[in-house]
Amino acid sequence: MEISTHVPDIFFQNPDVTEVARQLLGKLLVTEIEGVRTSGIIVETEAYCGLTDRACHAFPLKRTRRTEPMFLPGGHAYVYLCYGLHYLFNVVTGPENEPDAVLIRAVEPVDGISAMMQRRGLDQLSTKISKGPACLARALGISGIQNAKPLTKANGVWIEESPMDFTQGCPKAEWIGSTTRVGVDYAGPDAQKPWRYFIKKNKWVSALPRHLLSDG
DNA sequence: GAGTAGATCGGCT
DNA sequence: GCCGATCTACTCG
Repeated sequence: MEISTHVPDIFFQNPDVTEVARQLLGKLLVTEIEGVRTSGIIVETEAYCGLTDRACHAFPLKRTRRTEPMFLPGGHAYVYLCYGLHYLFNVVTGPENEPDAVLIRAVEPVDGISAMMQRRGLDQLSTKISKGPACLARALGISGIQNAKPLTKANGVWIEESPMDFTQGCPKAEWIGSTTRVGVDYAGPDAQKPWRYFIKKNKWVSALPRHLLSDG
């Protein structure tokens, strides 16, 4: 069953990172760690482009030990430690040597919810389980181990086609909202790029500006 | 409910 | 040395 739904590398190697960020909405992010499958529907993403975008760690085509995974071909993982304690999970996109990535910011839990709650220290299910990039990484058991690895079942992290009823494999354009990214003020004018995408009216989406909450 | 401080460490200047 | 693509606990109301 997983075989036919596994998203192919060609999808991730699209040179337009914002398109991949939109098309990832609705797809399933899956991990299998120590035999336990956990997964969630991607409901919020952010695009980062290493060529044109100051908010990207790899701008401008900056190769360091940390950014090196982003130069891999699309379909690899880029996981890094933030504030010394949070792991953030990104999907590398674009062809090799084009350092683009999509940060996964929130998922709607699907499989292995009890394991995810345990990892998050929750005794009852709430959106806290996977709202926010550090939260979902912890819930899914993602850490530095998966950094720079291809997104395959063998590596314990991969992405499956949408389990939702989307005709194009991703939500219709009118279901997708966009706004500015979180925590990128240092990027000057690029901080204004509306490169955060989310599924409207989905309660698992993290910190939205107030004016977008009530609107459909 | 809203605002603020503290945690904690690798990467970079 | 400084600061970050963050989260939580704690305060005050």
